[in-house]
Amino acid sequence: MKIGTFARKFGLNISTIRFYVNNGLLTPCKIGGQYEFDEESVADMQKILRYKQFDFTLEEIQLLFFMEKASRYNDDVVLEVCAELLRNKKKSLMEERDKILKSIEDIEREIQNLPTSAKTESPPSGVPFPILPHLYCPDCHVPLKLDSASLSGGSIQKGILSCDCGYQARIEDGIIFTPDYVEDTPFKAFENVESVMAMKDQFSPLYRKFVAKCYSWMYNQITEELSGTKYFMAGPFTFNFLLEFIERMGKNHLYIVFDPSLKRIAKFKQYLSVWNYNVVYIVGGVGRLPVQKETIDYFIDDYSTTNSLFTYGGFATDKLGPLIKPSGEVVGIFTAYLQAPKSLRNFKQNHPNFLPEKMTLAGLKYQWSLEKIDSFEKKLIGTTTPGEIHFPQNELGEPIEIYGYRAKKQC
Amino acid sequence: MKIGTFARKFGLNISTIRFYVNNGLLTPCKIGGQYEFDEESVADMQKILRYKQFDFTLEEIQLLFFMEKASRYNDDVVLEVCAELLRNKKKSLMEERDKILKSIEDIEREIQNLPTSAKTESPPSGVPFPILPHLYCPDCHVPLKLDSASLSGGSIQKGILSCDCGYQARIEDGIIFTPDYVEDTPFKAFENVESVMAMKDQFSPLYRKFVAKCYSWMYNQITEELSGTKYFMAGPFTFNFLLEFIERMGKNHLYIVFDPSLKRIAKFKQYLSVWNYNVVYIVGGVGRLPVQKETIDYFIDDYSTTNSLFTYGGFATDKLGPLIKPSGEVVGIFTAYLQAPKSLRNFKQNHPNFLPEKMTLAGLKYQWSLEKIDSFEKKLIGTTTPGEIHFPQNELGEPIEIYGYRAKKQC
DNA sequence: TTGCTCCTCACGTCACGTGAGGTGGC
DNA sequence: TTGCTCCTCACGTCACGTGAGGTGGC
Repeated sequence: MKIGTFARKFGLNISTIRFYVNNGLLTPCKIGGQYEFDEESVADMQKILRYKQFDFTLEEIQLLFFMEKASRYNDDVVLEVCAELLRNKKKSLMEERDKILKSIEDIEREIQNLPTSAKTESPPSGVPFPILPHLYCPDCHVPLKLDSASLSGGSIQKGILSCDCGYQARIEDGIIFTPDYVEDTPFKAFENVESVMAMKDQFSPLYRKFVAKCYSWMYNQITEELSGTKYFMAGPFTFNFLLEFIERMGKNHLYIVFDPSLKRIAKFKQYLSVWNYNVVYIVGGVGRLPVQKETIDYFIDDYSTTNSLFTYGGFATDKLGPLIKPSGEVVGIFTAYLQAPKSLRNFKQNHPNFLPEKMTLAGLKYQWSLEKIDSFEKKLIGTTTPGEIHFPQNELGEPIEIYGYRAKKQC
Repeated sequence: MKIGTFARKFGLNISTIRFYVNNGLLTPCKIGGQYEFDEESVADMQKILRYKQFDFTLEEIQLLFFMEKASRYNDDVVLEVCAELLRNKKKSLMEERDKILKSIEDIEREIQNLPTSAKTESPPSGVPFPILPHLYCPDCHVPLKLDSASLSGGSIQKGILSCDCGYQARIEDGIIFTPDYVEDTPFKAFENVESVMAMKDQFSPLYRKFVAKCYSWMYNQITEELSGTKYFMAGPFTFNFLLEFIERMGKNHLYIVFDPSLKRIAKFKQYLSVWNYNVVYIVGGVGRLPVQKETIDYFIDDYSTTNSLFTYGGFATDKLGPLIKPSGEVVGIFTAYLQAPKSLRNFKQNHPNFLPEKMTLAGLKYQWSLEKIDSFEKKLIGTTTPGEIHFPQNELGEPIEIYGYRAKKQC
């Protein structure tokens, strides 16, 4: 019978059969350039499957075959070697069994110990006091006044922030609501975009690996010279870096996070609420953030540039730059599509405002430099393989480079 | 702590730790170009080991870490995904357990069913009749006379073969003893050289694979045009090809095997004795085989050339050629040391008569052509990798080519 | 003619291990 | 100064799976 029939007979892939032939485990004859499998091959295949079931490697199976066929067990030396092989394999199977039995016990306990449902009632964390002197009118650049405030647990739960010009923001459930906030996220690239689960379905393992490596690089860039109390800012869209690393950065810093969407800010607050870090949650657009100029020590561009470019056709360096202190820094992640022009164009279908030509690291460097944020450094974290698709828009065969970058504001 | 200390703490290889770091499972910081592992890394490593025990892939562990660190289980979506992952893993662990339990049962039965010792008393197979008219004096080239013969089971067990010139050979236990036989093998490259086990200790897996592939190729060359009753000859030194393939070649052929050493011929007879093929066993040197000229249809050079070159500094094409019929063929295996000059020279230490310059396929082709055996074809079966050592004499870094070859005697 | 199967060869996968070639601290 | 540890980068392992590019029979 031919290779296809033979493979189907055993429910195996043709390439598996071919592999066994190439390694001398099966010895079909060749008729007209095609393999022909006979009853002997069937018997050999059955033996292979039995030995594989015993966890023999193909190399060991080949040795067994050789001894069996050449000596027909008619030699005490050969018999002893075979018996020894089988006894050893039995021993390791039994060890494997014991390990698995223990693992099953352990995993059962692990399942039992999982919380049955999230503790959604978060402790009442509010706007921490130290940010108060830095809450400024985005138009007049003067401090905002706070009225009708409720305080609990050492922070502000509720209140009205206002300026004489008429600008008004309110604090509710410890979140600052600016006038231009929205309920839901405008950028629906993923389902479940508010949960960290967005990563699971959409990002490929390789891409996740690169992101993890980049985060690690970013963390090292930041902590190189970290001392005292610093002001961190992150947003919009993604806060995974902070979620993963805030515990190691410590509680004495102040973290300001913002996003246009209430849903996402609320989810982020929920995640972080287990501990009480000094976090200022602002829901609103990047254009009119009520934050004083030259407040921020570190702006963390956790994929924000990339997402903003896709959604708005640009990144608000002109709005964010002024908020950064002299000597303050920007640290971020950037996906370069220089070698992936088709993928870039595909994004236009979902994001009509998107301008592919702006999607370059050089462009971002230039934008930051307009805000006197330069000494630009980049580090190539990795390049996705051409078969990789981490967004549905990505074109097959186009590799995408993942960069870490940092830049510093002039003194 | 540094990477070495960290690895030793968990009994792991440094490269494993580095692998986890590169894949974002561990996130040590970097101080002066060196990784620094803290308590968090220790905790992460413990989690990795626990998840690995549950048979999670590193990719799944990375996902679990990500979800755990980013959400702190404070999200029902995340919790459900984690629980699902654990439940699925438990299920596959239980399936694995069942498979192993069954395998242990099966392997126990397999061990029980192994013959406890080889059935050394072989059925009394003797010299088959059809060879009688072809047993000739090697000096005078006339038929030998048979006297004092004992016959049983349709073949000759015992007798005296003689020529008027004084040449004499005897048949005992179904083996033809020529005057120049020796008790033991002169070529002690391996321990256990009489058993097929010689392969086990000395040949590397890759080399065994190539030999198996070459045998398969040789078998296909032979069976391409096999019909009627043919005379096969093989020897000296190695008969593994016949041991493996004789069952498939069939019982209607006649097989003549020879070797200088009684030990090896007796062992070979023992292996084959389970069935009764028409095999003529001759113990004696290749120089004066009592076989009529132009008798052999196929001479199988199963490593005989290579071994003879090492042992005697040459191969007896001039003695074997005449025994082959017009249109008869030679099919064989040859290891080419063209790219391995140092290895070749090393063989001189054990084999002082060895002439490295003769060890070429071109040389063999030329030798056969002197006997009018040409239409030489060769097939490269494979090349050992430079790290491969299948003989202790082989030099590290030198690749050795394994060829199948065939040639045909002119009509 | 078309569709199907077949062929070889190269390369990817997974969780590391090994080895080359080189740097930096005690 | 020496020995030790550390670094990066490339390549090997095992049992296949996948895909390119091409041939051959029904």
